[in-house]
Amino acid sequence: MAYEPTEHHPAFEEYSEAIYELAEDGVPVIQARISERLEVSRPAVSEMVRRMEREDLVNVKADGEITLTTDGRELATTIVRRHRLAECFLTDVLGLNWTDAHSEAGRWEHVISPTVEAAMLKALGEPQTCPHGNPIPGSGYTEPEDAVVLSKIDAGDSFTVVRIPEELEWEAGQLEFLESSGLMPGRSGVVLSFAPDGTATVDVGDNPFGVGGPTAERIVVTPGA
Amino acid sequence: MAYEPTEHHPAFEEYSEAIYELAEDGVPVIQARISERLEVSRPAVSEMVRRMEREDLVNVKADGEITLTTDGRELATTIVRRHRLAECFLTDVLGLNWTDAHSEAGRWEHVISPTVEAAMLKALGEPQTCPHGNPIPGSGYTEPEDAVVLSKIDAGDSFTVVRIPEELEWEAGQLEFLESSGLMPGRSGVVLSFAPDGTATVDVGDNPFGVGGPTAERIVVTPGA
DNA sequence: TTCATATGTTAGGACTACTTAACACTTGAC
DNA sequence: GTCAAGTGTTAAGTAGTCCTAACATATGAA
Repeated sequence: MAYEPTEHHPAFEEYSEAIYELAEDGVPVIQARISERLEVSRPAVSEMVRRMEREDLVNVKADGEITLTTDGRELATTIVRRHRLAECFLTDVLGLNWTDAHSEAGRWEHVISPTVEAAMLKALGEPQTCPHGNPIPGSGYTEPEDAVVLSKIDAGDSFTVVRIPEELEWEAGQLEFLESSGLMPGRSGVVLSFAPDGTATVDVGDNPFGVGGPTAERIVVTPGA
Repeated sequence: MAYEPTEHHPAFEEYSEAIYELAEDGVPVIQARISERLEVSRPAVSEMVRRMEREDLVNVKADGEITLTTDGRELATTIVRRHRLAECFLTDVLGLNWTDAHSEAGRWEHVISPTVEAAMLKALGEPQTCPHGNPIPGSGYTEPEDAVVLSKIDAGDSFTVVRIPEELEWEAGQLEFLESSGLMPGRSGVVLSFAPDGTATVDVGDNPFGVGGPTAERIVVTPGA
């Protein structure tokens, strides 16, 4: 019972998170990108950005780029941390698949308290990344220095998956495909070939399969097995 | 991310739950009681009841008594089930205390999906009651036939705690007091005496302590150790 | 240069869920 | 019988978050 309101409105949490993750994915943080990722209209974003600016959660540069303030970043990292921790928890403790865990975590991130967060962290043995390899803010994780995107690996060379960026988690069916294909953090494989359109054919143990160009440009790997 | 709206508005979930629990506690289900339990104004309840009636979730009798329709009861039992399951999970798996678990569960109940519900049920070994002894709807639990309220036990007789009704969980400090006193489901004790104002003095193992009249009239026990 | 595309804003509106103020009705105590 | 207490409703207003339609501006391609 007792619908306890969060300190910051749920929408502020959602927008802060989107801003944080767009930046993390290397996507220019402008209203149009937020509008796409959150699937809301541009006027809605325009209004929310104005309100978040008033609440000192974001700054808008002259060229329209949106950056998080100290307060905004704190909110964003809290939500992202809870999201990724929840994903770990849902897959490791409750046995959910990637797809379900991702969509569940999108709601859990707004209801997890500091107490539960601490308990989950302990229960999971302080994980440093979510199941898709994305860093849990505050865990002290640093990405391998030689990390590159899959499309940068030469045909014939082997690679080890580092992470599936948040941007891809958002695409319908993508997580399901990657999980069932076995293209998950820690797994190694070989790039067999590249098609002219950028599609990579990779082998991670079972049958070789194709990974579309845009996807291959986003999946982060390290060279070598 | 992806703020997925629930099938029924959160407020409908909250009100259905309140109606279900008021009835469970034997409190007359009228707007004034809902207003008190949810801590919202009477006009707010008036409006929500009208909307829920329109959506065929509740019926209002001529004397003002509110009853759940089939749809309403389904919604209510789903939320209550998730709430109590979450309480089990939070105490048993994450080690939270009663008080924290109760308030957390008040938010969790709105974000738990059928998939997670099933996973939790399995992980917990299909519990039949929440940590406070209240039945998890659908678990097939039936209260012992000789269950009575604590105030009905004669001074000098022993008793075993069956459950702490939802009504008491709502009172500030009550859960903390009961948990730290050891007055929890399954525990046995003896009623040492009753004061004229109904206050019971009980002993459940450690130091004897007093339980206020209104509280003693609500805690459900069975006679005997 | 002109036009299409991308981007952001304004205006107006909708819906949910709440508030307070004011009023009407019922009922039991005296 | 009257009055207070309890209960429910109406009215008006607010805050949060979204929408569409329409418009303004920038930018890059033909």
